[in-house]
Amino acid sequence: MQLEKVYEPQRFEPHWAQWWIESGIYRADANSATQGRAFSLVIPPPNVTGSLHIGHMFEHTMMDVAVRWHRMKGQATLWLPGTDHAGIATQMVVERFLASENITRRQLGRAEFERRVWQWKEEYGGKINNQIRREGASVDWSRERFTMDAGLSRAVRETFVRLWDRGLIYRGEYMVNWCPRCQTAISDLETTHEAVEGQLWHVRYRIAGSDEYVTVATTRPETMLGDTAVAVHPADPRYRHLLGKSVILPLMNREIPVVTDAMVDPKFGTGVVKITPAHDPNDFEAAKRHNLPFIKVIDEDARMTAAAGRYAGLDRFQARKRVLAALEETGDLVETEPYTVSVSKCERCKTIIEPLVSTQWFVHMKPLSEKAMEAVRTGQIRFVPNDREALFFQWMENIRDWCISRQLWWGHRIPAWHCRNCRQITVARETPAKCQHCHSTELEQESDVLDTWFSSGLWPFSTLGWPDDTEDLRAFYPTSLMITGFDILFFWVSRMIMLGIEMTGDVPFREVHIHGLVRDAGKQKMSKTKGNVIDPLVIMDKYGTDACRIALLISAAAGSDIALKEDRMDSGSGFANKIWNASRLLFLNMDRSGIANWKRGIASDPALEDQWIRGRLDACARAVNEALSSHRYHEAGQALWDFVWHDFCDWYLEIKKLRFRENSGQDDHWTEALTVYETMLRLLHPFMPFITEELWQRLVDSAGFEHAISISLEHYPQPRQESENTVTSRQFGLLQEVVRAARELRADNKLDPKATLAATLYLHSLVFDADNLTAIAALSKLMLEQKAGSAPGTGGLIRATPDFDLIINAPASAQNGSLTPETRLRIEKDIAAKERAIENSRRQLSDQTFLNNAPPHVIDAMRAKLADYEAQVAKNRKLLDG
RNA sequence: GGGCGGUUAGCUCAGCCGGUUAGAGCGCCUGCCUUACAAGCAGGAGGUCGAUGGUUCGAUCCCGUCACCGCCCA
Repeated sequence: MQLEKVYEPQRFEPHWAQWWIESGIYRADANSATQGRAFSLVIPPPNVTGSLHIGHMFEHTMMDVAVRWHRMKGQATLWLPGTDHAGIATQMVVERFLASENITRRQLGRAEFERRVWQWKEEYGGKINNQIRREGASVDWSRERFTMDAGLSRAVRETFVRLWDRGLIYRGEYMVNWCPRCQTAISDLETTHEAVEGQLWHVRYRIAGSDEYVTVATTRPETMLGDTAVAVHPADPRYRHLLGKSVILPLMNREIPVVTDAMVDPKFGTGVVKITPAHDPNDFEAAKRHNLPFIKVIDEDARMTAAAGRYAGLDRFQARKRVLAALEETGDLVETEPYTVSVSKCERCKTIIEPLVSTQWFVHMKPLSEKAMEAVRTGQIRFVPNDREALFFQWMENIRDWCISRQLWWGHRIPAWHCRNCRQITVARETPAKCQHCHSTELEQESDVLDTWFSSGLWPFSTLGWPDDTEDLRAFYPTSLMITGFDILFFWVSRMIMLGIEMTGDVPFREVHIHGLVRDAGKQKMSKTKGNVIDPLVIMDKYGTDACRIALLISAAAGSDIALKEDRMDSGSGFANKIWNASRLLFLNMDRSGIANWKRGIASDPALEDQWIRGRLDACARAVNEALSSHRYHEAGQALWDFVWHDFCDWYLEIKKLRFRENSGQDDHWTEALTVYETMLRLLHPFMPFITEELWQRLVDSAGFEHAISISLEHYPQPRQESENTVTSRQFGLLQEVVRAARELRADNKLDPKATLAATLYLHSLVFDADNLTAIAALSKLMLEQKAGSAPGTGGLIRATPDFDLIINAPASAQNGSLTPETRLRIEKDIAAKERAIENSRRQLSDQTFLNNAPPHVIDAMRAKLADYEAQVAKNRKLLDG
């Protein structure tokens, strides 16, 4: 059973990725999901047009660790994959694709365009799924879903109808964020605000029937063409004389009234503001309060309308220039001052939003948000880390109605039909034959589609067959966990909670783990335009998937962002290589010793190192299980790293190597070593599934016991109940101390690293048996003699501790019993450090308040430490003086 | 403007309920190609835990104030 000398993940990762799928071992079994014992989660559906980025990989790795862990603990486990139809993004991608053939979607017509999108999805939409397979994600592909699937589309209609019937959906003319480029309304969340250096223009409006003027300030002069009033604050004494008057709108020569409204901030500009009801959200509200007319001067393409008079047809920014020039000419532009303007942009295409009044569909959010907040408040849903709840509440408390209609062709068409006869609306699950109001058959379906988040908001239950009462839904809903980024907390998590509760009467998931973002080394967001992306596919090729997984996991504590440098992957593959080579050592020696049909178990007479490593393994299993139960993947990974590298490899295998050489035929060493090793592989498996599957499969080939077909179906190691054997750990600790002392002496005094030196170990209480003395000698390259009591002399190459004295007999120490300068230096430093601690402990232990208040174990520990240090310092002083 | 988070080794970050001489990875220095691993091994240097005040027997940790940085919302 030979292992290749070098860890080359490319040799086996693709094989297992494929086998895991073909063998169908990750298909969830709803029948075995007894109440409360199932573990389920749904993948945050990636955009079907998308490709895998490093953030996905980070997220999927955490999910996979959770899923594999629960599966190995014996729970019926479902991880459901799928993709999102991403309305705007997909439509844009396909339109661009068509543009290369000089075709527009309007030329094709709606039905044909939809057919082309589906065609495109079939051809290219599977890309990200293939990439997810690469990650080793143990999802159940038999349950893969797409938000535009028939089943999910039915869930969308059902939801729409129920919300409509409950009065939670309304349609009306409102001001929305209009993206002139995407040609659709978008929700508040889909806009970003940016502070831009702009200007504030002061324009004077003449008061009708007078030669007086008032001055208004605006950042968007082109909208003045659509002004239908100016407003002042009702309590503003400066403008009391204007009440009931009107002003003449420059350029348009339109007489418009002066109104008073509390929304006016007297401190902004001159305290007089222009009201443009059709192009500003605040003015829109004000206009409704004052019954002002709406004049639309900018259209859906962001061009000036006929109502803009001679500016009609101009782009909004050209119009601005022309309006300013004209105002300057008439002398009505009185001042231009620099001003920081907040502009809204379309999140997707960065085009500046044009607020427009149009007929749209909305969801009343208040009633939904109340229930959602209640679920979080009462702990039905827990946030990890907990402080993300504050963000959730902040948004939920200030929630605004959700504009759900989009003027797109790709998406779920709103299940509402307009009657050509009575103009009323019929909302229905199935295409209705007649208007429910006048029974006319002249019906036409609403042309708008729903916001993509409307369907992804149903994802945790629509994917399980809702609205039908399916077996999957009963077995796996509510899902156990949602892992996602804080950037879609509002877009998605909140809406799933609201819609989940409203539709199913239960929360969509019990826990939400909100993770951080993967950023570049300088903490900048990764983006293609900045060119600072780390492509997961490239690094998986280069370092192996396991290496990247473990590197990502140990890069960040729960919830915090990762500043990722590629050298992290190096350390990940270093770790994988370490595991590989430790295995190689074992496998080589198994061959040499002719080990076959080995069994898991405990030796009748275990060696010291065996008892010690079992204690360490136990502690590791405890740490990992505890960390995983509260989503601390970073800590779990760290605990494994430390155990594998610093306990198993650095100490255990170093000693076992010796045993294998000396007792090649003895089975006890093998039983222990292979049992610990096999347990370690299982412990590691959720984190590094490929290498552990590969090594485990090779290992169990020679095993003489029943095992599952995959390590991922074996049991996850749990800590034993009994506590650690303190005698063993003391004895092993002493062994480690002696070895370290010897290495320090050798390094300090620059002794020949190759030479085996004679040395004497004086032990004060504990003694080592022959086997362990041999181990110490081998690890420190000494020819070692063990004696009881203290060292007779005080000079030479000596290390003195309360438990033992070690003297190396080397040429350097032959200088009439005096210490070497290097040894002296180390002893002096040690004394200085310990004396600081001694002083501190003495002060506290002589303080009665401390003795009264501190818990007993703290006092005991401090007393023990003090005694220990005092003994050590006393011995060291004697050495220096001697 | 409102809210949240951060400041710990050269860099990136851990640090539990307040309790040993504050840790890790990477980087750095010294030595070693030791029959699993040079992607390695052994040894080492490096910290007034952002500033200040308070609570406490005891503060990196809890509280107040300030400074700087980042994010979200308006």
